[in-house]
Amino acid sequence: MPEGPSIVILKEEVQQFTGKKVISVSGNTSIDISRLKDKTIHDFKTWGKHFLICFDSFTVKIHLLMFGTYRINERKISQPRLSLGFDDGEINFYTCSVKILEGNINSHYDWSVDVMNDDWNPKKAQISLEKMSDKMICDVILDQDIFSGVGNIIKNEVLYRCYIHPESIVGKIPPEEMSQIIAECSTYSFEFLYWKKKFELKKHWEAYTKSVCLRCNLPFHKKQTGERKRRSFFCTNCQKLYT
DNA sequence: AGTCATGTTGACGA
DNA sequence: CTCGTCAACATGAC
Repeated sequence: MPEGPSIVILKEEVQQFTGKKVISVSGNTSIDISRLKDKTIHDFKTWGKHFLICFDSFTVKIHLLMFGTYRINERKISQPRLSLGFDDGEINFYTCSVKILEGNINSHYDWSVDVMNDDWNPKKAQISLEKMSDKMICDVILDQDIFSGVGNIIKNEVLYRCYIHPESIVGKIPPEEMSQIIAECSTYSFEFLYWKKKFELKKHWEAYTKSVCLRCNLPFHKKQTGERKRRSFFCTNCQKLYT
């Protein structure tokens, strides 16, 4: 379900509850959520794949992981992990991770590493990558402390667009191409957002789950790559391997 | 019908 | 203590 852009969509969908008071709380999460009752939500934020419900002195962090879902003003049959009721609606989260972050939310997150944040700082990503020069690009691109919000779909699409083999070693990729990869992580995320809103995301995949290269028509390679062993789809003819 | 995956954390052993 | 590996979570697409 979620890479960064999907969480941005979630944030947009709950805007009707900004400034609203939580009048009922329930759910099968193990953490103490009773403290949310009668509190007012002053903001919804996202940091990569984290969805943040901000109250005055603490924040509820929701992570949908692989299978998490939510419903707004609707319910599924299964029990919600967290359900927030308002005087004119409700939000229900299922099979997700729920945690509380105390104090000011800004003390918990560096917004400049989130590829969809207004404060996204590509220069900072470049500096972080210089310290990881012996890693494979397919691993570092999924590092949430560098490219918060980027997931395995975005990884595959960005590397295909940039003509870079996923097993390329970061330190061996020319700076110009490295900059392009960094920029594309943010650019592609916004295109992902645009297409997902139109329910036509899959139609625009050029690498993820593909079996043939649309550029040269040769068969794609599918392989679990890097330390993370996540699926990579790539064309060894069009994507350059730097080792 | 069985397999597999858009993700992350924490436990455990070496 | 650190590193590496793996289980756990649990839904739905194909």
